[in-house]
Amino acid sequence: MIRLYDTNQRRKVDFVPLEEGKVSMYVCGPTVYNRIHIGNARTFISFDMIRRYLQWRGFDVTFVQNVTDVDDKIIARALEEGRSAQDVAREYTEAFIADMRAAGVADPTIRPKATEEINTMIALVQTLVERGHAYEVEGDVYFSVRSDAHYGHLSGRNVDEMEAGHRELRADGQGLEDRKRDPLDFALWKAAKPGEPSWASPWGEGRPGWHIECSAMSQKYLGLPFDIHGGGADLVFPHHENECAQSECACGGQFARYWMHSGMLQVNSEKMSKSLGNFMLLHDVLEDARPQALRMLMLQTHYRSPLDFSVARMDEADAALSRIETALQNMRWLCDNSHAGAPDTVDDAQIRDYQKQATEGFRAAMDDDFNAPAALGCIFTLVNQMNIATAGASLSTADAEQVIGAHDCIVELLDVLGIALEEGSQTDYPAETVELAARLAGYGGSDPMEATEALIEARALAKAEKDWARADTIRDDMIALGFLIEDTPQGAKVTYQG
RNA sequence: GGCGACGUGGCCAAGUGGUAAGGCAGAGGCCUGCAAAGCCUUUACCCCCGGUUCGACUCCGGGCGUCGCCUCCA
Repeated sequence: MIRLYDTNQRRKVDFVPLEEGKVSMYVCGPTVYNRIHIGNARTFISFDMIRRYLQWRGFDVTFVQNVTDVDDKIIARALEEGRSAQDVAREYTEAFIADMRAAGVADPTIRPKATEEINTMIALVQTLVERGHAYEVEGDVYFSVRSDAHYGHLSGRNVDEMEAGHRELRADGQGLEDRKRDPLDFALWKAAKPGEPSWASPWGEGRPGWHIECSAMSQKYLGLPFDIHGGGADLVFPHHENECAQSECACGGQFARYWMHSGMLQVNSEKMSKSLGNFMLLHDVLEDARPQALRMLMLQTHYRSPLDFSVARMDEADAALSRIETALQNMRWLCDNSHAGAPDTVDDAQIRDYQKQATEGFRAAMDDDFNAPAALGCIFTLVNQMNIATAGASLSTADAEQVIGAHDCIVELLDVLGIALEEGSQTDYPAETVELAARLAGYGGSDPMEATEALIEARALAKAEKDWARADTIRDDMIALGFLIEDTPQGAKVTYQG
């Protein structure tokens, strides 16, 4: 049984999908007025991890994530840059998709764009007007917060106290739109201003409010109710509260069955956000760091906790990842060099047991509200156990089968978390190897694979003759080409990393 | 001011009413021609003060501190 923390109920609850074996989830996407920053990325990576885990547990997951491509900020940016809002939106929508893929986030099942769902939104607003939950004023349509008895439940707010807060604002002269009947009301539809993108509606030319977009798109593609609604914790209020109010008032039933929210990413213990100006773009971060390391960093902290980002921590995460990769390489090398006659040096039953413990621990951790840090702990424990079990071992064919099983187990579990490791290739040696072998080992052929063998042999010979200088020269030159060389009691272990 | 979250070893971070996973970094050791990798050892009065309990880091109350939301925000 999977348990998850439901924001609405404010506690961990058993997760029981509406339809057995299937999960429908919706995660609010970005407003595309800039490239996304790593704070945005954290949320998307968190829900990608959750989605992958649900799939691994056998659920058929329908994952919908919108793109908000019509919004005040997009219009503002377009004005600033003297181009159309559509142009700005198009550019950053493409950038968003590219950034997500670069970060190893799987494409959603459906990625609707707000501008392509206007009719659905208009219909939803109309329903709200008909049901007495919304009203029109001079081309604007507002949601009547007071008409929803449940308003405030999701975010734990009391409508009367909120009202008091707003009155203070008014006293400070910060201005409330007088057209609203109640200061708490929010826009469902905004009348067009000159030069802004707009669509025809029963209330005249205009564009949708932010909150109605998600209500419309989630309902259209998932139906109501659907299982999980996710997003960053900063969306709980007002965005999700409003979405929930609109959708439930319009349909008279339940909207999302579970609400999940990811913790904020911080820099120097402060929230990273576009408005604070302390953000780092995902695109830029991935210039200097590999996506797997970023993922490792993100998953080392529980998805609901705040996470302080720094370059130093990226490096630490990369080092942690390398520990796993090295172990996997070692296992592969041992297996590649296994042979039927080798003495039995590893305890097969024990390795099976390690693997079983890791898998079960991983599952238990992830079942408990997607505790990726604990799940990673299980993987590291298996890595350590395998390092010990295979230290100095030479494997028989039967041993190799067990070791490769553990190897594949680690790769699989990491993949569930969205950390895809590239297998180091033993065959795609660079062409320069031939040149190097000709120079250092007298190799006369043109096959990089043979050249590599020649180099390894030449170095082994040099070592046997205790010609350390020559051995080191060969080693260093090979390392310069991208080889990883490790001397073991069984001989030199060479892997190519590119 | 209102609501909420958090405070665990040098750094990061899980976790449990019965004395605490894992990662990174440091120190020492083993292995090694060197190097790399690995292994072993090593550092926790679990923010402070009360209370409940046979027993709390884990539950309750208070304090201090940090952070988030209350306005656009993943």
